[in-house]
Amino acid sequence: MARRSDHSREEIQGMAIRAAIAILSQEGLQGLSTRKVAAAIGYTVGTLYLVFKNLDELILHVNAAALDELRAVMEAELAKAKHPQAQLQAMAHAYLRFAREHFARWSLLFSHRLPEKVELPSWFHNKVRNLFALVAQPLQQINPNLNALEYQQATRVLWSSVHGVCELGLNDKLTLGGEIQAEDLIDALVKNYLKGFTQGWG
Amino acid sequence: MARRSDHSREEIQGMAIRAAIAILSQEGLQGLSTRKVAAAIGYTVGTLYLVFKNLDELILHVNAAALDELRAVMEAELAKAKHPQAQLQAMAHAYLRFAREHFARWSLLFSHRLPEKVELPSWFHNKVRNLFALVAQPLQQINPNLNALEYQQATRVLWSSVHGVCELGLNDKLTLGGEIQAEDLIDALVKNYLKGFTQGWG
DNA sequence: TGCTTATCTGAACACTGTTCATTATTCTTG
DNA sequence: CAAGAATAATGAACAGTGTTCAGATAAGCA
Repeated sequence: MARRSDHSREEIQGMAIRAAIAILSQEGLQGLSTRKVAAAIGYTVGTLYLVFKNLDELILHVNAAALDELRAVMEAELAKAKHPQAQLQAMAHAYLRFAREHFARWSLLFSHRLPEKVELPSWFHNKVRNLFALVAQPLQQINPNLNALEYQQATRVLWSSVHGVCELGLNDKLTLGGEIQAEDLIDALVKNYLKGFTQGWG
Repeated sequence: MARRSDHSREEIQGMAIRAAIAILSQEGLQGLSTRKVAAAIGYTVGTLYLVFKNLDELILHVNAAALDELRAVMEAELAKAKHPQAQLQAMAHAYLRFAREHFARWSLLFSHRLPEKVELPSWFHNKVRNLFALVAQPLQQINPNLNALEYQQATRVLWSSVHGVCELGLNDKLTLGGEIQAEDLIDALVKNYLKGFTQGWG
């Protein structure tokens, strides 16, 4: 039995989150369970419930970590590319790459739903907003004559589209022949979107 | 105990599928279980496994039914509207409406993944292909100078985008303020997509 | 009628998330 | 230093899950 105060509440939380991520990476969505996470960090289930309200809350933090990584990856692409069009292309491909490489974690980000009438905490929404902000930046450069609401709309449309292609593509729901790959669709999507966007919006 | 041959294998399958749909509609994704489906049709779990290989196979048929309904709804919109642009708008909105009204069933269509190395049957892929075919039709009218591969690509990009907006919008992952609604995003998406598409593709 | 065959059952197994009375350990106070 | 209070961790228990399969039951046939 792990000794009392060997780890603080926060340390155990961090350990559990990292263990859950490892399990997801190795065994996929179905492999994740409270007992496995507990065993992986050398505690029992009971302790997990001392530190998280329930599994949903643990998953929320696992998802938060994914959002943070996603943001780091996309921020790097934003910094690397020079023209706004290239930046958006690079970020979209980075998104697809992340979804591919961390498929279970990326899936969990969207397949996980809180029970009805339990709202996502605002700090989580903020992380999502920060991601969208990265996309809004180049859009603003390309077409500087819109108002805040229009940028918000344009950003969400573009990124939902990118997300949709990743989702259906990686989940084998596109009935793609061998000829077309998700990467090509992302490329075509961003190109076509910007063709329309450049000429105005709304 | 239900008498032998009261229902044929096919009848029991149909009953189970309808029962599962009813449970999904009333109790959501989490409410679905083999025992509940069995009880709802007056049989026990064992019988369900005589008629379906496992729960995955039952869900596959539930999803097939959803695809059929989706197709009927979109086909109706295609017939109603006159211009290809209006047809695509109407179908996109019908898709969002279906997702809203049958949220659990629509979610299951995408959240359900077969175990690794188990492929979706070809009859299922055909149903998906038929859906995409409905979208390809107006695209072909708008821009008749593309080859088959380009239509396939354009169709999948457009509908994945529509799907992505529905997915993120209905799952509360867009951090939308009260001002913007998913319907507005769908509208803007299709409009902007077609603006680019009209001028060529690829 | 008795026998075979197809149908259906439901207990059992190994798992899941979650709770909470017990126990083990540390800290504080006399 | 010893005794008591407070905290930390456990793990058995509960109700649920998907899945299997020996055995019970009913129908068809000789």
